Amino acid sequence: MNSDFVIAVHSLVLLAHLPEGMATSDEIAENVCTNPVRVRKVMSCLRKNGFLDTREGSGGGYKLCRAPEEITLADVYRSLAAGSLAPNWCSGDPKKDCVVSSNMAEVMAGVFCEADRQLEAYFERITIGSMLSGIKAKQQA
Amino acid sequence: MNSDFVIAVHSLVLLAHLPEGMATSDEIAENVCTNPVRVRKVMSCLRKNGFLDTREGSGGGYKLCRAPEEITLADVYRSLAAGSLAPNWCSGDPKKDCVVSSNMAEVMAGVFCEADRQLEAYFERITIGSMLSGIKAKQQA
DNA sequence: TCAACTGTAACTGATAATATTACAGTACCG
DNA sequence: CGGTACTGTAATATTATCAGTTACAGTTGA
Repeated sequence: MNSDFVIAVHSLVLLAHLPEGMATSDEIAENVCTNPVRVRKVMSCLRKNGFLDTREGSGGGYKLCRAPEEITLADVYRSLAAGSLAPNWCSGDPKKDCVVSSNMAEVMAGVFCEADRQLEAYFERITIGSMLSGIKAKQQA
Repeated sequence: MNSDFVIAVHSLVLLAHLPEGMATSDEIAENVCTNPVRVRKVMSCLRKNGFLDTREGSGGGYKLCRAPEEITLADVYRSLAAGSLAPNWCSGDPKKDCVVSSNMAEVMAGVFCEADRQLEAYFERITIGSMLSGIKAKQQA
Protein backbone atom coordinates (compact mmCIF):
# COMPACT_ATOMS: atom_id res chain seq x y z
CA MET A 1 0.00 0.00 0.00
CA ASN A 2 1.22 3.50 -0.60
CA SER A 3 1.76 5.66 2.43
CA ASP A 4 -0.97 8.25 1.98
CA PHE A 5 -2.76 6.46 4.82
CA VAL A 6 0.23 6.93 7.12
CA ILE A 7 0.54 10.58 6.20
CA ALA A 8 -3.16 11.15 6.83
CA VAL A 9 -3.10 9.51 10.25
CA HIS A 10 0.05 11.33 11.27
CA SER A 11 -1.41 14.66 10.17
CA LEU A 12 -4.66 14.13 12.01
CA VAL A 13 -2.87 13.11 15.20
CA LEU A 14 -0.68 16.18 14.87
CA LEU A 15 -3.66 18.49 14.44
CA ALA A 16 -5.33 16.88 17.43
CA HIS A 17 -2.20 17.50 19.45
CA LEU A 18 -1.69 21.16 18.57
CA PRO A 19 -3.31 23.65 20.97
CA GLU A 20 -5.07 25.51 18.13
CA GLY A 21 -5.86 22.30 16.27
CA MET A 22 -4.50 24.01 13.19
CA ALA A 23 -1.44 23.93 10.93
CA THR A 24 -0.29 24.76 7.41
CA SER A 25 0.84 22.21 4.83
CA ASP A 26 4.42 23.37 5.32
CA GLU A 27 4.30 22.76 9.05
CA ILE A 28 2.67 19.37 8.64
CA ALA A 29 5.10 18.32 5.90
CA GLU A 30 8.04 19.26 8.11
CA ASN A 31 6.62 17.22 10.97
CA VAL A 32 5.73 14.19 8.85
CA CYS A 33 8.94 14.39 6.83
CA THR A 34 7.61 14.79 3.34
CA ASN A 35 6.82 17.64 0.95
CA PRO A 36 3.97 20.15 1.28
CA VAL A 37 2.40 19.27 -2.06
CA ARG A 38 1.86 15.72 -0.99
CA VAL A 39 0.39 16.83 2.32
CA ARG A 40 -2.03 19.13 0.53
CA LYS A 41 -3.18 16.31 -1.71
CA VAL A 42 -3.90 14.05 1.25
CA MET A 43 -5.51 16.86 3.25
CA SER A 44 -7.67 17.77 0.32
CA CYS A 45 -9.06 14.27 0.38
CA LEU A 46 -9.61 14.36 4.13
CA ARG A 47 -11.51 17.59 3.76
CA LYS A 48 -13.78 16.10 1.09
CA ASN A 49 -14.55 13.33 3.58
CA GLY A 50 -15.41 15.81 6.30
CA PHE A 51 -12.58 15.31 8.78
CA LEU A 52 -11.17 18.82 8.56
CA ASP A 53 -11.77 22.31 7.24
CA THR A 54 -9.30 24.20 5.14
CA ARG A 55 -8.83 27.94 4.96
CA GLU A 56 -7.08 29.30 1.94
CA GLY A 57 -5.19 32.58 1.88
CA SER A 58 -2.96 34.22 4.41
CA GLY A 59 -3.28 32.81 7.91
CA GLY A 60 -4.98 29.76 6.46
CA GLY A 61 -4.25 26.07 6.89
CA TYR A 62 -5.99 22.92 8.05
CA LYS A 63 -8.15 22.47 11.11
CA LEU A 64 -9.79 19.39 12.57
CA CYS A 65 -13.56 19.63 12.50
CA ARG A 66 -14.40 16.44 14.40
CA ALA A 67 -13.41 15.14 17.81
CA PRO A 68 -10.24 13.00 17.63
CA GLU A 69 -12.04 10.21 19.49
CA GLU A 70 -14.68 10.07 16.77
CA ILE A 71 -12.29 9.57 13.86
CA THR A 72 -11.30 5.94 13.47
CA LEU A 73 -8.45 4.64 11.35
CA ALA A 74 -11.12 2.77 9.40
CA ASP A 75 -12.60 6.12 8.35
CA VAL A 76 -9.21 7.21 7.12
CA TYR A 77 -8.53 3.85 5.48
CA ARG A 78 -11.80 3.96 3.59
CA SER A 79 -11.10 7.51 2.46
CA LEU A 80 -7.80 6.82 0.82
CA ALA A 81 -6.54 3.28 0.90
CA ALA A 82 -9.51 0.94 0.63
CA GLY A 83 -8.84 -2.23 -1.35
CA SER A 84 -5.11 -1.71 -1.19
CA LEU A 85 -4.50 -5.17 0.21
CA ALA A 86 -4.74 -7.18 -2.97
CA PRO A 87 -1.72 -7.13 -5.27
CA ASN A 88 -2.60 -5.63 -8.62
CA TRP A 89 -1.33 -8.71 -10.34
CA CYS A 90 -3.79 -11.44 -11.27
CA SER A 91 -2.96 -15.10 -11.61
CA GLY A 92 -4.64 -17.51 -13.99
CA ASP A 93 -6.63 -16.89 -17.14
CA PRO A 94 -10.44 -17.14 -17.47
CA LYS A 95 -10.07 -18.38 -21.03
CA LYS A 96 -8.08 -21.46 -20.08
CA ASP A 97 -9.66 -24.90 -19.93
CA CYS A 98 -8.26 -25.77 -16.52
CA VAL A 99 -10.76 -25.22 -13.72
CA VAL A 100 -8.10 -23.86 -11.43
CA SER A 101 -6.58 -21.40 -13.87
CA SER A 102 -9.89 -20.12 -15.13
CA ASN A 103 -11.41 -19.50 -11.71
CA MET A 104 -8.47 -18.55 -9.55
CA ALA A 105 -8.61 -14.79 -10.16
CA GLU A 106 -12.21 -14.57 -9.01
CA VAL A 107 -11.75 -16.76 -5.95
CA MET A 108 -8.58 -14.94 -4.97
CA ALA A 109 -10.34 -11.59 -5.33
CA GLY A 110 -12.95 -12.86 -2.89
CA VAL A 111 -10.29 -13.82 -0.38
CA PHE A 112 -8.68 -10.40 -0.53
CA CYS A 113 -11.99 -8.60 -0.42
CA GLU A 114 -12.88 -10.30 2.85
CA ALA A 115 -9.35 -9.71 4.15
CA ASP A 116 -9.88 -6.04 3.47
CA ARG A 117 -13.05 -6.13 5.54
CA GLN A 118 -11.19 -7.78 8.40
CA LEU A 119 -8.52 -5.14 8.25
CA GLU A 120 -11.14 -2.42 8.25
CA ALA A 121 -12.80 -3.97 11.29
CA TYR A 122 -9.50 -3.85 13.13
CA PHE A 123 -8.95 -0.21 12.17
CA GLU A 124 -12.43 0.53 13.43
CA ARG A 125 -11.13 -0.04 16.95
CA ILE A 126 -8.38 2.59 16.76
CA THR A 127 -9.08 6.32 16.83
CA ILE A 128 -6.95 9.39 16.24
CA GLY A 129 -7.58 10.19 19.89
CA SER A 130 -6.35 6.82 21.12
CA MET A 131 -3.22 7.08 19.02
CA LEU A 132 -2.46 10.49 20.49
CA SER A 133 -2.95 9.10 24.00
CA GLY A 134 -0.64 6.23 23.17
CA ILE A 135 2.04 8.63 22.04
CA LYS A 136 1.73 10.80 25.10
CA ALA A 137 1.91 7.75 27.36
CA LYS A 138 5.10 6.70 25.60
CA GLN A 139 6.70 10.03 26.36
CA GLN A 140 6.18 9.72 30.09
CA ALA A 141 7.75 6.26 30.24
CA MET B 1 2.21 -6.65 -1.24
CA ASN B 2 3.94 -8.36 -4.14
CA SER B 3 2.23 -11.29 -5.76
CA ASP B 4 4.50 -14.14 -4.70
CA PHE B 5 1.79 -15.04 -2.22
CA VAL B 6 -0.80 -15.29 -5.00
CA ILE B 7 1.50 -17.41 -7.13
CA ALA B 8 2.24 -19.73 -4.22
CA VAL B 9 -1.44 -20.24 -3.39
CA HIS B 10 -2.37 -20.79 -7.01
CA SER B 11 0.43 -23.30 -7.46
CA LEU B 12 -0.50 -25.24 -4.36
CA VAL B 13 -4.17 -25.38 -5.35
CA LEU B 14 -3.14 -26.55 -8.80
CA LEU B 15 -0.94 -29.31 -7.40
CA ALA B 16 -3.77 -30.36 -5.09
CA HIS B 17 -6.06 -30.54 -8.09
CA LEU B 18 -3.85 -32.58 -10.38
CA PRO B 19 -4.35 -36.36 -10.19
CA GLU B 20 -0.63 -37.04 -9.66
CA GLY B 21 -0.23 -34.01 -7.37
CA MET B 22 2.78 -33.12 -9.47
CA ALA B 23 3.86 -30.59 -12.11
CA THR B 24 6.93 -28.90 -13.57
CA SER B 25 7.71 -25.20 -13.29
CA ASP B 26 6.82 -24.79 -16.96
CA GLU B 27 3.40 -26.31 -16.49
CA ILE B 28 2.69 -24.27 -13.39
CA ALA B 29 3.91 -21.05 -15.00
CA GLU B 30 1.64 -21.66 -17.97
CA ASN B 31 -1.33 -22.20 -15.67
CA VAL B 32 -0.60 -19.25 -13.40
CA CYS B 33 0.34 -16.98 -16.31
CA THR B 34 3.87 -16.06 -15.42
CA ASN B 35 7.37 -17.29 -16.19
CA PRO B 36 8.98 -20.52 -14.98
CA VAL B 37 11.88 -18.79 -13.24
CA ARG B 38 9.54 -16.94 -10.97
CA VAL B 39 7.61 -20.09 -10.21
CA ARG B 40 10.80 -21.92 -9.32
CA LYS B 41 11.78 -19.13 -6.95
CA VAL B 42 8.46 -19.31 -5.14
CA MET B 43 8.43 -23.11 -5.14
CA SER B 44 11.93 -23.21 -3.77
CA CYS B 45 10.71 -21.23 -0.79
CA LEU B 46 7.68 -23.48 -0.31
CA ARG B 47 9.96 -26.49 -0.30
CA LYS B 48 12.17 -24.97 2.36
CA ASN B 49 9.05 -24.54 4.46
CA GLY B 50 8.05 -28.14 3.99
CA PHE B 51 4.93 -27.85 1.84
CA LEU B 52 6.27 -29.73 -1.15
CA ASP B 53 9.10 -31.87 -2.42
CA THR B 54 11.08 -31.12 -5.53
CA ARG B 55 12.74 -33.62 -7.81
CA GLU B 56 15.47 -32.29 -10.05
CA GLY B 57 16.46 -33.85 -13.31
CA SER B 58 14.44 -35.47 -16.05
CA GLY B 59 10.90 -36.35 -15.06
CA GLY B 60 11.23 -34.08 -12.04
CA GLY B 61 9.02 -31.28 -10.81
CA TYR B 62 7.12 -30.30 -7.71
CA LYS B 63 4.88 -32.46 -5.59
CA LEU B 64 2.72 -31.64 -2.59
CA CYS B 65 3.90 -33.38 0.53
CA ARG B 66 1.11 -32.38 2.89
CA ALA B 67 -2.65 -32.73 2.75
CA PRO B 68 -4.30 -29.69 1.11
CA GLU B 69 -6.62 -29.36 4.10
CA GLU B 70 -3.65 -28.99 6.39
CA ILE B 71 -2.03 -26.10 4.57
CA THR B 72 -3.54 -22.78 5.54
CA LEU B 73 -3.07 -19.50 3.72
CA ALA B 74 -1.49 -18.26 6.94
CA ASP B 75 1.27 -20.84 6.51
CA VAL B 76 1.89 -19.55 3.02
CA TYR B 77 1.66 -15.94 4.11
CA ARG B 78 4.20 -16.45 6.86
CA SER B 79 6.54 -18.19 4.45
CA LEU B 80 6.75 -15.45 1.89
CA ALA B 81 4.81 -12.32 2.64
CA ALA B 82 4.82 -11.74 6.39
CA GLY B 83 4.93 -8.09 7.43
CA SER B 84 4.01 -6.94 3.95
CA LEU B 85 1.11 -4.86 5.22
CA ALA B 86 3.03 -1.84 6.41
CA PRO B 87 4.22 0.57 3.76
CA ASN B 88 7.98 0.78 3.74
CA TRP B 89 7.76 4.48 4.17
CA CYS B 90 8.09 5.91 7.66
CA SER B 91 6.59 9.17 8.80
CA GLY B 92 8.08 11.44 11.44
CA ASP B 93 11.60 11.70 12.76
CA PRO B 94 12.80 10.39 16.17
CA LYS B 95 15.24 13.27 16.43
CA LYS B 96 12.57 15.96 16.34
CA ASP B 97 11.40 17.76 19.45
CA CYS B 98 7.70 17.28 18.74
CA VAL B 99 6.20 14.34 20.65
CA VAL B 100 4.09 13.36 17.70
CA SER B 101 6.83 13.42 15.10
CA SER B 102 9.36 11.65 17.27
CA ASN B 103 7.09 8.79 18.30
CA MET B 104 4.82 8.29 15.33
CA ALA B 105 7.00 5.76 13.52
CA GLU B 106 7.08 3.44 16.50
CA VAL B 107 3.38 3.73 17.29
CA MET B 108 2.46 3.25 13.63
CA ALA B 109 4.68 0.18 13.43
CA GLY B 110 2.75 -1.25 16.36
CA VAL B 111 -0.54 -0.64 14.61
CA PHE B 112 0.62 -2.41 11.47
CA CYS B 113 2.19 -5.24 13.40
CA GLU B 114 -1.12 -6.03 15.06
CA ALA B 115 -2.92 -5.59 11.74
CA ASP B 116 -0.60 -8.20 10.32
CA ARG B 117 -1.58 -10.57 13.11
CA GLN B 118 -5.25 -9.98 12.37
CA LEU B 119 -4.69 -10.72 8.72
CA GLU B 120 -2.80 -13.87 9.60
CA ALA B 121 -5.64 -14.98 11.84
CA TYR B 122 -8.05 -14.58 8.94
CA PHE B 123 -5.80 -16.54 6.61
CA GLU B 124 -5.60 -19.24 9.25
CA ARG B 125 -9.21 -20.07 8.47
CA ILE B 126 -8.62 -20.72 4.77
CA THR B 127 -6.86 -23.83 3.48
CA ILE B 128 -5.58 -24.90 0.08
CA GLY B 129 -8.19 -27.64 0.25
CA SER B 130 -11.03 -25.24 0.92
CA MET B 131 -9.99 -23.01 -1.94
CA LEU B 132 -9.96 -25.96 -4.29
CA SER B 133 -13.44 -26.95 -3.13
CA GLY B 134 -14.62 -23.39 -3.67
CA ILE B 135 -13.32 -23.44 -7.21
CA LYS B 136 -14.93 -26.77 -8.02
CA ALA B 137 -18.23 -25.57 -6.59
CA LYS B 138 -18.04 -22.51 -8.82
CA GLN B 139 -17.66 -24.70 -11.88
CA GLN B 140 -20.86 -26.59 -11.22
CA ALA B 141 -22.91 -23.43 -10.81
C1' DT C 1 25.91 -39.00 -22.78
C1' DC C 2 21.83 -36.70 -23.88
C1' DA C 3 17.53 -34.55 -22.66
C1' DA C 4 14.64 -32.74 -19.16
C1' DC C 5 14.43 -30.94 -15.17
C1' DT C 6 15.57 -27.45 -10.76
C1' DG C 7 18.40 -23.52 -8.54
C1' DT C 8 20.21 -19.01 -8.98
C1' DA C 9 22.33 -14.89 -10.49
C1' DA C 10 22.47 -11.02 -13.53
C1' DC C 11 20.29 -8.02 -16.48
C1' DT C 12 16.34 -5.42 -18.71
C1' DG C 13 12.04 -3.22 -19.00
C1' DA C 14 7.68 -1.68 -16.98
C1' DT C 15 5.11 0.31 -13.45
C1' DA C 16 4.24 2.61 -9.21
C1' DA C 17 5.72 5.71 -5.41
C1' DT C 18 7.66 9.91 -4.15
C1' DA C 19 9.59 14.51 -4.79
C1' DT C 20 9.98 18.81 -7.35
C1' DT C 21 8.59 22.70 -10.01
C1' DA C 22 5.28 25.80 -11.51
C1' DC C 23 1.37 28.50 -11.37
C1' DA C 24 -3.60 29.74 -10.79
C1' DG C 25 -6.96 30.87 -7.18
C1' DT C 26 -8.20 32.77 -2.57
C1' DA C 27 -8.11 35.43 1.63
C1' DC C 28 -6.24 38.52 4.95
C1' DC C 29 -3.90 42.87 6.01
C1' DG C 30 -1.64 47.00 5.30
C1' DC D 1 -6.18 48.38 -3.97
C1' DG D 2 -1.45 45.48 -3.89
C1' DG D 3 1.38 42.38 -1.52
C1' DT D 4 1.97 38.32 1.14
C1' DA D 5 0.73 33.84 2.76
C1' DC D 6 -1.78 30.39 2.00
C1' DT D 7 -4.43 26.07 -0.73
C1' DG D 8 -5.39 23.33 -5.18
C1' DT D 9 -3.68 20.95 -8.90
C1' DA D 10 -1.15 19.73 -13.07
C1' DA D 11 3.11 18.43 -15.15
C1' DT D 12 7.46 16.66 -14.76
C1' DA D 13 11.43 14.31 -12.86
C1' DT D 14 13.38 10.89 -9.92
C1' DT D 15 13.72 6.83 -7.60
C1' DA D 16 12.30 2.25 -5.99
C1' DT D 17 9.93 -1.95 -6.72
C1' DC D 18 8.00 -5.57 -9.51
C1' DA D 19 8.05 -8.66 -13.18
C1' DG D 20 10.13 -10.88 -17.21
C1' DT D 21 14.25 -12.60 -19.67
C1' DT D 22 18.57 -14.68 -20.47
C1' DA D 23 22.16 -17.53 -19.09
C1' DC D 24 24.23 -21.25 -17.03
C1' DA D 25 25.62 -24.63 -13.40
C1' DG D 26 23.94 -28.72 -11.05
C1' DT D 27 20.96 -33.01 -10.93
C1' DT D 28 18.61 -37.08 -12.49
C1' DG D 29 16.72 -40.63 -15.38
C1' DA D 30 16.72 -43.11 -19.75
